[in-house]
Amino acid sequence: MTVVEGVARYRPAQMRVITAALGLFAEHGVSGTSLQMIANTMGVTKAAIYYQFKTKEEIVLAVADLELAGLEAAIEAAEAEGRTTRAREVLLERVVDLAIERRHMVGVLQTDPVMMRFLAEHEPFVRVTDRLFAVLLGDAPDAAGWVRGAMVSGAIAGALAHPRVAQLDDATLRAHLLALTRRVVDLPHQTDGH
Amino acid sequence: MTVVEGVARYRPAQMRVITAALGLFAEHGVSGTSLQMIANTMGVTKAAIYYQFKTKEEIVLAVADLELAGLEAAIEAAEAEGRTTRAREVLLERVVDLAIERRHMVGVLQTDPVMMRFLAEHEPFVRVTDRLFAVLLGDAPDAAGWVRGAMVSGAIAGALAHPRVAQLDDATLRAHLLALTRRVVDLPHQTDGH
DNA sequence: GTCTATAAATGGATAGAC
DNA sequence: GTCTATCCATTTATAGAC
Repeated sequence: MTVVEGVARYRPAQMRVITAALGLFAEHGVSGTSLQMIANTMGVTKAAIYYQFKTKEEIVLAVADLELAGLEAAIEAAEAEGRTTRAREVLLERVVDLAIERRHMVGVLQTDPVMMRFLAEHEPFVRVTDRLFAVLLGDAPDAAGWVRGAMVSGAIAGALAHPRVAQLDDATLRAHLLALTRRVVDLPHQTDGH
Repeated sequence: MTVVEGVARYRPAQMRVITAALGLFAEHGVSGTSLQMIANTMGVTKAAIYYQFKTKEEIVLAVADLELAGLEAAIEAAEAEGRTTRAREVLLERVVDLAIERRHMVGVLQTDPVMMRFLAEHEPFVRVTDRLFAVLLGDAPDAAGWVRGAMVSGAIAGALAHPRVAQLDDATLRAHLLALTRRVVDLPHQTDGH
């Protein structure tokens, strides 16, 4: 299930555009990426891209949609545990795993000004964030809660964006990331189940 | 003392460009900000800006330079305390204060892809980050140290970028930000001196 | 220091052939 | 689904008047 209602799946040709766009967005930002750059990366012309997406905005939407789909799955897995400490542990682990899986791409969602606008202005995206925070912090987060949540997501993105951290292997990074985010959200230290 | 060697100070007319650019960079990103937009904000023409800076890149450089000047001052204040726990407390407090002072602008440095490149590629900027991390984590940070440092800076930037956190007043935000970053860098809880 | 005017390139987007 | 060709707006940047 995707975030945007009515849009069930993307065609293969569209997926190729989305993949190319995601990589370029991560490197140059949304505004810094032209359709020409995407076309060159794919080895096609601009017009071929316009056959898949009517506007550049639609490409940005699709990229955000696909990126958040992973987050949604993590939230649903956590919600299946109810509103327990275990649910928060599951969520944190899956979010960290997701971030590591992506690594160099994670920044796109939370570091690009254009993406930030998208996530803030389109209701479906806001709902995902709210659900995530609800599991992590309880149903009606107070000021401290919002700061906590925002810091956790920022911390993960910030860590992965740092060049020195980029050199660490997945397992090491995962362990440190989990240990430190647990501190912020008040989860007890523990050796994880992997 | 500024970050870039040989560049001592900016002329008043240059400062007006830098101020206008900073605001627009924060809102639209560097790539999303054109010289025309800067000129409109200032109420002048593009040519007037080119009289102050030869290229757009020079404007980006100046903005980064000025933003990091504040960080440098914080680092120097902390270094005056030696490599003590007290030094790390001073640094964390001043960095948080600096972030809150800026609030909506903080993102520019750490969230914009173009800015990130600048900070990573220009040696003077890298040196500032390294000095900051050295005070916060010790002279030769290990893997865990780098993750810690990157998470702290990401957490601060992430928190300030979040719309729900943006509504909090300075004092509340400062308290939460300090309390949670202290957890990450292993500083004891304490009521601060303000 | 700021203006008008303009050059040269690139951006998003469309029409129509294959 | 992809191509060539084209339109129009906007971009960075410069020249030269005031």
